[in-house]
Amino acid sequence: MSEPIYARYRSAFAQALAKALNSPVEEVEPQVKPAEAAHGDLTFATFHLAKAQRKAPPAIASALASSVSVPGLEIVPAGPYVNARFALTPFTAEVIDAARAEGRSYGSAESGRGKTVVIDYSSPNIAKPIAYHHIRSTVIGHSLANLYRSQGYRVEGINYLGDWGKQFGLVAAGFEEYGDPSRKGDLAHLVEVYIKANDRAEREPAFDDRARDFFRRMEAGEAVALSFWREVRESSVRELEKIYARLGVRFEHYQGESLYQGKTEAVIEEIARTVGVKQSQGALIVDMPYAEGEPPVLLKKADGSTLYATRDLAAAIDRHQRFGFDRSLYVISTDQSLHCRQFFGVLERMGKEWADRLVHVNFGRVHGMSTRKGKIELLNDVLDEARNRALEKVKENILAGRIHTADPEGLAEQIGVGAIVFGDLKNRRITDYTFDWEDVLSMEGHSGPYLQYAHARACSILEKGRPPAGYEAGRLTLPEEQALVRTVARFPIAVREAVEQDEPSVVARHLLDVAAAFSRWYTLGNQDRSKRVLVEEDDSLRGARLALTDAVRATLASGLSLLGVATPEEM
RNA sequence: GCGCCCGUAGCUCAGCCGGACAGAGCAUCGGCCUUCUAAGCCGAGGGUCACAGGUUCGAGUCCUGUCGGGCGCGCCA
Repeated sequence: MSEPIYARYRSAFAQALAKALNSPVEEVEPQVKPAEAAHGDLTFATFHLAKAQRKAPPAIASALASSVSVPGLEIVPAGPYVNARFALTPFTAEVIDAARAEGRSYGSAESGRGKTVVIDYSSPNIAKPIAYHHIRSTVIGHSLANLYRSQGYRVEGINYLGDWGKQFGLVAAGFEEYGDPSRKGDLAHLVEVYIKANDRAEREPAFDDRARDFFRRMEAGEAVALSFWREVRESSVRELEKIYARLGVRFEHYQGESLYQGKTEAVIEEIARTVGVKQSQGALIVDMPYAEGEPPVLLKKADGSTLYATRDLAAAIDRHQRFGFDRSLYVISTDQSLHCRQFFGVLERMGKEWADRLVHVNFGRVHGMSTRKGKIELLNDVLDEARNRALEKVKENILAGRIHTADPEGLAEQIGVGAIVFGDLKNRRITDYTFDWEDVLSMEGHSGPYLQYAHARACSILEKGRPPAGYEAGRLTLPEEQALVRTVARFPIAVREAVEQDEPSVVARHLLDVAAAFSRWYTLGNQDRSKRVLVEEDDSLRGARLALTDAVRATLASGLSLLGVATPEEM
């Protein structure tokens, strides 16, 4: 909750340097950087001072090092650098105590206290299946919601369902041709129908017109059309909720595009008043482009029905009125960058001073999937396969007597889903990837199960020995122990960066470092019993190691929770 | 054609606001179950950081151009 230990030392070092240099700390602080492990923990390069001081960098560094002193830091010059290393004490105890005190919320902060963030995520088009690639917006948005919440923000997560638009016309027209009336509530069947209808509409303009007309009738409020829409929407939402339950995702709001039917007229009128609108080729467009050389924003089709840009504008205005957000995130695929720039731009031209609080949190595409062509993997199927694979290993471990769970299926679900979720979050958002079964189901190396396993091992050790009330952190002198303490210390920094960049992968990557450092450490005990956590005949050492193990458990549990990955205690 | 994004080991990707020798996982090869659970650990090989200029004391990182790839560019969302 307080400032991260790591950041505290960094800023103390920066202040001492600033004082010695007689420069403002704001200038020095950005120059203090994390050092490579071999050189220490923090480093300050002196090259840029050489010209002003008319001295060689190494001379500056060594003079500086001898005039700077910070309690808890060992400061030494190394060529042109001034390096600082955290002393064994009190640093080790400070880090371990902080992690243990905060437990599963280690890394939380107050920077968002009193602020509100709206996060639009998942937001699938319904009447289409929830396919594997919908995982991206869903898990990225979910993790961002957790991350912002951890920094004290009030989070309003919105599932902005694509529940209004021509796709319903396609399903309706398709249903008349290919549908089985007894399966109107069967989403899988509707998907087949959608794919056929879409294919036909591309080849046959008359069929496309039928779809378009059906949507026009929906907007006109025709009872028959709306009743079909309602039925499809409800069965879709039911299916979606099963998936969300598996992923542990809960939205503050389900507010789809349909909510804004009937509210678009007022928005169009406001645009007309502030920016201006005009007819173009029968359609209604924003008069002034939102930017030079870019295409216009369409508000209404020639037949008078609305487009999603219109509804997005209405939704943005509505959200601002209701939540008064400080930030409003749109977790949407990068292929909609233009659309986002456009409707953000229109809001700005309308004079909405809050338009610059809207952020397109874009992410790369999953290749090898197209709903239109029917080449898709359903998310449910992928999760099932992951669970099944995990279950084999769970059964194996039960048979070998390594674990004793009463609920193998539930455990396998946690592991399988964790693999899929983490597999998506470990890469930077913007990265594209091609769907590959082996890849998404991977449970070794840099994977969710790898992290869960490290966490489970920590739990298992702590089951066999409880950390004592007091312990001597100074006993943790192994290089592997010190390396581990440092990764634990940096965790809160990673959380903060993840929020600053709207990038959950920063936390994901850092957790891999924590788990790797922990695995390396506890594996030492395989060969050398004196390096076990539960070392015999040295209560003081064992106590310190247990405390460190507990800090690691807290770090992994916190990080995995922030990512939306389960933290089983054995596996 | 115009706009946005990307181009780092065989494959998938990290690389912070430019700074000390370019890292990890997978795959390959070789070790470690007399293990606090081997979903683990250790070691080896493997890279002109697409290419060419520029800025800088210093560029994988910033700027320009070229090439290659992805996406987008009016009545789908």
